[in-house]
Amino acid sequence: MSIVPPARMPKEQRRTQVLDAARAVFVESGYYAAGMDVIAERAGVSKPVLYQHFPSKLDLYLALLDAGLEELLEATDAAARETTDNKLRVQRTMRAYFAFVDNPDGAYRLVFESDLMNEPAVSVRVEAANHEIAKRIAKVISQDTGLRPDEALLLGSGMQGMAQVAARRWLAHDSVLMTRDEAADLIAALAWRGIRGFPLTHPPHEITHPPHDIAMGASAD
Amino acid sequence: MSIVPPARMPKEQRRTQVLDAARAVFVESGYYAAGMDVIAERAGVSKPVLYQHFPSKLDLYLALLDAGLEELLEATDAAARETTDNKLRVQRTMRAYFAFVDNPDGAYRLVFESDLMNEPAVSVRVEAANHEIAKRIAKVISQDTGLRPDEALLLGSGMQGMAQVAARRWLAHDSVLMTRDEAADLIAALAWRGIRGFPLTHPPHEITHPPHDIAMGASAD
DNA sequence: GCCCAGTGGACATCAAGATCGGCGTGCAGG
DNA sequence: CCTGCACGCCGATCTTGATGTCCACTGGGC
Repeated sequence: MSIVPPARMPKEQRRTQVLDAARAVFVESGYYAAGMDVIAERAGVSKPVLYQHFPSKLDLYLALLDAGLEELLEATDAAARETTDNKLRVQRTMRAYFAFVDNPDGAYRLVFESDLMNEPAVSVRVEAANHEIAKRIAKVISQDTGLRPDEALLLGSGMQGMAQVAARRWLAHDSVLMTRDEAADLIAALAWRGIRGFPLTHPPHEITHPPHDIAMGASAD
Repeated sequence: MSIVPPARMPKEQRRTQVLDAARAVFVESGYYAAGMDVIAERAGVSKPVLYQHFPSKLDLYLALLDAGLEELLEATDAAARETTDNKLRVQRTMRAYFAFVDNPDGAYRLVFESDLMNEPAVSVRVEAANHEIAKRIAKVISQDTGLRPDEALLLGSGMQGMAQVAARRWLAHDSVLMTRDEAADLIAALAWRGIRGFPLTHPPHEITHPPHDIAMGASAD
């Protein structure tokens, strides 16, 4: 009577409960330092039930990672679809990054700070997502500058890195100094100013490169 | 005579040999997947000697990490001291990042892709270094724009992130399409254009913030 | 010729992921 | 209403793999 009876629960609900607990622990400790014991305890279940829902620790982690990546991709995609004004697109994308990092569940840590990047299953997912976003930014850059696709992609990758790092810094250090949107807009302004002024000055010294008929290497999905 | 007699070796040389082997293994596999057995074998010594030079795996890793961070800090510092022209400073700093990543020993992986960020000893070192570099960039930004220190620091952090990610992308994907300096200069141009145009457009909407007499939070060293 | 220092192969220790026998619960049938 | 059954959960356990240490050997110096 005192000990609450194990709380029989519909399978889906139990699963999300496990996922939430696992995310909390992974976010807090990283993959390796997280113990299945701890996850089980936090979820309020016993270890065997974890393995009833997920065949291994890695599978559990991947489920969370996929959810996080999906969330980020969806958010940035929405930001780009909201408008056709490239300046606004950049701004909205930056805001999406900051919002993603600001999500209290901390899922961004699985995406941006995973300690499991050596596991191919993880690195391919993350890199594919980053590449996808870089491609979208590169498209904007291509539209607004005369740069070649590979150059645009490199810049897009850089901007995506800037967004990641700046957002995390803001969350960790500056969230008391400026609002999320202020910070995001600041970065977006930097980014946009960088892109806008490009065609005029873009050969800093000489750029000597034959057209090079390469196919960009990765045509992922 | 056949088996090379254990090769008595001066302590320093033996130590660097161990460090080189350890770096190779850590770079290849990350911290967790790396085994002390493997490191010993690669170094051509036996496990006890590892522990004669480094009391634990973590200490060994930290020694390598410190060396890598030192190298990066030194390179970027040199880049900034080379000139007083801020535009050149940005360019040289970017080149330093790309050169650092391009170093064939792969030490950048310990700095930018460590799977041990959850270990405080690691994270404080890396974050301190990143902060130091961001501060330097922020100083340049402050000189060239009217931004507040915290804003400049956020931008500096973003640029530093951009440098990291772009450099790694170049190494992994684009190093056959453009030279290191071309890629670095491209990123530097983006960065500089972003900074240059700033004071004119920097309030994208309204920026409402009381002066706030905060002390920037981290006055590291 | 003997002693000593440093090396290497083998071993203990331990933590963490992944699994087996009891148990309590709810239900169906008599 | 009572009783037997089936089901899903929990405590305790096993295994594995990696870190960090011990004993025998070899080879040189006095």
